[in-house]
Amino acid sequence: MYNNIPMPRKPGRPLSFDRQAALQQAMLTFWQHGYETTSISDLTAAMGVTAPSIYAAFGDKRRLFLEAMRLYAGSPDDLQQSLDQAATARDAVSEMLTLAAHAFTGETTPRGCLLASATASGSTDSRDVQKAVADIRRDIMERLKGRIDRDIAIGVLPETASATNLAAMVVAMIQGMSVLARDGLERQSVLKIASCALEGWPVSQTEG
Amino acid sequence: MYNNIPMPRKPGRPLSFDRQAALQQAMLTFWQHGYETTSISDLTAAMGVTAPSIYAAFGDKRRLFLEAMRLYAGSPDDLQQSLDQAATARDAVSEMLTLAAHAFTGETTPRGCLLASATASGSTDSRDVQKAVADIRRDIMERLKGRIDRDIAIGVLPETASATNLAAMVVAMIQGMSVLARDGLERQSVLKIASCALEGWPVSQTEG
DNA sequence: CCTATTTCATAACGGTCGATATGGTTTACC
DNA sequence: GGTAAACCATATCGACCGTTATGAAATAGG
Repeated sequence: MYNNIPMPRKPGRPLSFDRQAALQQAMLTFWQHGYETTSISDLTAAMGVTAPSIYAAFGDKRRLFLEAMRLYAGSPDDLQQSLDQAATARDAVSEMLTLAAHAFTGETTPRGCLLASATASGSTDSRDVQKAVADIRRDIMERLKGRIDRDIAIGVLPETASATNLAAMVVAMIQGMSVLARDGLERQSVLKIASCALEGWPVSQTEG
Repeated sequence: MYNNIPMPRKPGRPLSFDRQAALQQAMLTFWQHGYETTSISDLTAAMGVTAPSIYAAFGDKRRLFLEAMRLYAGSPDDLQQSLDQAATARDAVSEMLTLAAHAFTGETTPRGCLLASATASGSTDSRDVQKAVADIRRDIMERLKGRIDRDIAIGVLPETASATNLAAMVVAMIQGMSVLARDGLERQSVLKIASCALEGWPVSQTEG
């Protein structure tokens, strides 16, 4: 996902700011205020970089957001690995929900989920950005579905279980937790929502 | 909630547009594009009313949104009545989830939930609007909690059940369904999410 | 008809939006 | 040192933002 190979120093004046650190600040700003409701002026203030430098380094606001979103979402491979390493799909989901509850109520980060907040609303001409965010959710949902399907296949989950529905439910739950976290719900309450949601997780009859 | 007493016609030029119909259109526009990401220009186009008339009739953008939001959310009394008339809290929740799933995937209305979309993101100076939306959610959550508590009190739900957690879970679920509905998930899938979420609903031991 | 009152359409306000042109400054390479 | 390349800060672009001043048009009461 990342390209850490140090480029042979190009000619010309070197970059006067840490590109990755600036991107991190941009990510936090979008996380806080959303895509369209974050202005370039907001970004220059948060990143400590003037507007022309932002445009030179990241292209435009849209591409800066997409890059910040990818930084926020993390590598899809990492998610896949986490799903694969979990003992059961239920464990994987439990970990996801717990992680989300913590991330959405962090003391040093904005409340809620960047994916849930940033493009929940938006004008017509930001549809491609909304679609990019939706694509992240779809990817998460499909990998989750795959993990659940595996458990169904080996009998850990009953055949009556629907991987598609369960995966969609989990993603919806996470995005819903983001809303309440933004409303100010404390971490413990959000965690309880997560465990509440897991109560309905299907159990194989051989175990129940 | 509404004041249908016909006012004795005031002097001066009469209003040339249907205030309620214009408000309805404003509501749909905010529903589609969100609060800050809907411009006055968007509203004049949708409502068929010029800007000065909007300001004369509704105050400003903020107050127009709040009024549109109240129109969207409906009367709190109606919700309370619906909760009271349901045979059980589970029935009430099931109805709420089903209603939401339908509302979020309507053919003639924007996708998702106005409350979930309109202020999910926003700049700092729209915090009072965000709070107004959060207050609606909190009101729904508390009435829901009250209904669940009643079922716990009369033994329909086990004493181990937490009305607070269940109510929060339901609201989170609804807001999460909004996100996936916005992403384009079809109605049937959103309905399945709703029924999935109900699977975990607690059952009194005397029944189970 | 006349006046008071309210709404109407047009045009414009200052401010901010996303994005850039300009020209000086710092580096690498020869 | 000279040249080319990249980045910097300043100033500014046209477009749109939410909002309102202005004056004509429409109605009610006298």
